[in-house]
Amino acid sequence: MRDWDPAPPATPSPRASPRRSSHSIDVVLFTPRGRQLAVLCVRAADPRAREHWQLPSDRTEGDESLESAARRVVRAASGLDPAWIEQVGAFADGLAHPAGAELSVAFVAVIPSSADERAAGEHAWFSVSEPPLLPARHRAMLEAGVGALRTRVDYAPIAFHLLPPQFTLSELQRMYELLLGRRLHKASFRRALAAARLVEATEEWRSEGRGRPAQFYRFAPRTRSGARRAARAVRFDLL
Amino acid sequence: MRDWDPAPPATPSPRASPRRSSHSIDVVLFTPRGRQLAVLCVRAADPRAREHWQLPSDRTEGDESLESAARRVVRAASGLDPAWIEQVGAFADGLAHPAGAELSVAFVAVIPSSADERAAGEHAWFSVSEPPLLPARHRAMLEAGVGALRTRVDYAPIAFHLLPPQFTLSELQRMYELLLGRRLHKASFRRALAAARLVEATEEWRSEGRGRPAQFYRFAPRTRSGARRAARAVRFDLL
DNA sequence: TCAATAGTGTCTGTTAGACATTATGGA
DNA sequence: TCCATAATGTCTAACAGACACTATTGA
Repeated sequence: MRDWDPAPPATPSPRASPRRSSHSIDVVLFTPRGRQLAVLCVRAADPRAREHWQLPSDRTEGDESLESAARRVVRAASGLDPAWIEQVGAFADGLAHPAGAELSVAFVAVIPSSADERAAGEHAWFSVSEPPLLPARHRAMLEAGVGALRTRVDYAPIAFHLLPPQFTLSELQRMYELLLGRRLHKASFRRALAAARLVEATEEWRSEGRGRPAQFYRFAPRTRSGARRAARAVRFDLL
Repeated sequence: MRDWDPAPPATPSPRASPRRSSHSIDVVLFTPRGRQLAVLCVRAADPRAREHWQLPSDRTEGDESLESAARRVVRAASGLDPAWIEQVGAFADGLAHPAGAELSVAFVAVIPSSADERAAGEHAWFSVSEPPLLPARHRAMLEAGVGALRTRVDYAPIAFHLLPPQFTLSELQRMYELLLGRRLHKASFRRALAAARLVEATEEWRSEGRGRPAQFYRFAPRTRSGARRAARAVRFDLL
């Protein structure tokens, strides 16, 4: 990954009305693009650095919560509410931040892919495998954001919220593969999905395409009443 | 869990020399005590609230990193370097903080149990299952800290760093059980441990005790050259 | 008929937990 | 002798991945 540290961090522009905090809220915003994850970047304001990019960012205003601010950043940058959002952590440690914030709180969020990607002008989506030149602190956040997303996929219905209300099992599997960055075994995927009782079949079938039609499913998690989930065995996943 | 919100947050006392940040560094510090985890709390300064407690906390100084500051907080509160430490996240969101910090960065850390627990006076260890009256933000941190510790036990040698250089397998298992807060199956624990090649037997045996003597082991992880770790299957652990 | 995709059945190796058994010391 | 703890062997159920096979559409 290439890197870029802005020479003198710009002083935050003074604003008028509501009290603005001294820390920034930065969002690693992902969307599915093809078979890969794409991350949203905004062009650096500095005209000397037209090939330098940043993550969307702002400050909290008034007594707004951290997550509210992060949702606002997502809406401002993409026009959409996040399908899922979660805090990654606080970043400081001498890694330069473009807006000069002493400390930044990073969030990771996802939105479904949309035709209106606002990719014109100052916003652009980059493949996570080939990110653009970013400030040091944003590089760290991107890496942590991918990791946080992938560890959360098993515990939050992120893939389901990225799909339309009806989807085929192949579409669901492709979404999981895209989020996790690796291929999954078809039979195992469907076995585990059936055991988890998370989806139910609809009466509709996909009409298009040239293979066998696929049945549509919808996300309909069964609240497993009483059935205690078995505790997992210890793993020794050091090194 | 009981709660306590300090009525008017005390204004941070002005200090002289190094630049102090506007955010606090708070540490959820655990130690093994008996078969349970204990968390270190300090007595609230306010004399009206002698039964109110807080988590150890400070501000970063100069250009000190977040983790350096957290390690300093651990040393100041316990006299020991943490055996393991990791950031939990940023907390704000209107939950009152005792030192009036707008934003707090929480860390979770562990130290081995020691005779000198500094438990006299203003410091005390509390069982995690029966924590004292804490400010709202510290209650949230304690809950998140326990969760973060338990999810990290499988991926970092936390248990090993809490034990002396030589330990029996039963001691190791009891440490894992204490950290995870649940019982483990003995045969499965040893099978998985042997497969992970993390420990090696010494020639020494425990002399005390009234049962069969146990062999001592030491932490000696074999760097698994080449042996690619199998990717885990997807879990559908929602709800 | 062929290519492409959907969906399923069977087999096998691995693993986790239950259970039982042996081993070895102290009271 | 009895008890407590250590250590290990065997069995079974669950599971994950490999593989092959059937099913159904459009070109």
